[in-house]
Amino acid sequence: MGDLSGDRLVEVLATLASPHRLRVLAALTGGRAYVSQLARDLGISRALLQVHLKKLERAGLVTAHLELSGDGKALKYYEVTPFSLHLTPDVVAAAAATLSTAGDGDAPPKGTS
Amino acid sequence: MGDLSGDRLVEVLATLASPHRLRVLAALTGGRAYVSQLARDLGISRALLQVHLKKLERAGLVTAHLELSGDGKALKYYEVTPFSLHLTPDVVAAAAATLSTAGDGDAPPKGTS
DNA sequence: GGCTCATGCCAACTATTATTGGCATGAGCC
DNA sequence: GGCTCATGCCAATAATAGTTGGCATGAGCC
Repeated sequence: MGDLSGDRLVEVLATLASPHRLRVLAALTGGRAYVSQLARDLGISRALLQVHLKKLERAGLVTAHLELSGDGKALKYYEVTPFSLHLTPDVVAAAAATLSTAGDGDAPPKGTS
Repeated sequence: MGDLSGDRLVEVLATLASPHRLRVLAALTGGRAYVSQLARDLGISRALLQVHLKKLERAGLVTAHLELSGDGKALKYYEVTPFSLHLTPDVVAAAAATLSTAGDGDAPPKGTS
């Protein structure tokens, strides 16, 4: 995960740039947990937590999997995906070169499609 | 710049999480430039560029200084501030622990005020 | 003086994101 | 059956961030 495409970098950074998500990540770093549990733990609503978890998941920073508790309840456990991102001006410059976002008139040919 | 406070981390990440700013940073990594020049270079309006430059500057990712051109014009040159940020779950967790953002009921005592 | 180029800034609008509350479902437990 | 607990999702409303256009200033150049 040394360097990713500009678009992906933006996604990951945008995902990490949030106090709530940072806390969620921190909580999960201390051990996995299921949604309701985590919500109580962090003192936020489940609806809110779920949105943030989804964003974290989409960015690939956490993963989820269902698990049945002893009494048959379906619990959705989340855990952190190990990652290592080294940001430096050069890395950023390299990533920027692969940005696909419109805005400056040059839309790089996308090899993946 | 190994690890910064949660608040600062969020600020830096939020600042980097933008295609425009990534491009600005990339452009500056290739060499310093003054505002109007850079705007033409990137194909965006000065007003827009200035907003982004300000944000980058506030986050400490770039620095600016006035300089007089040969014909007396005051040009504001910007250049990238070298930085190195290594992001990992642990770093994030540590940063999250220092977050001051309200939201979960605990507002850490702020020494500065 | 009138033209160009550079900076700075604001007011207004649009687009995105964040957050809340409520509602529906499925499954044990009393 | 009625209660609790867990998930999932949506519609509506804040709250922010992004963008545009225009206007004002100061300084060379013709």
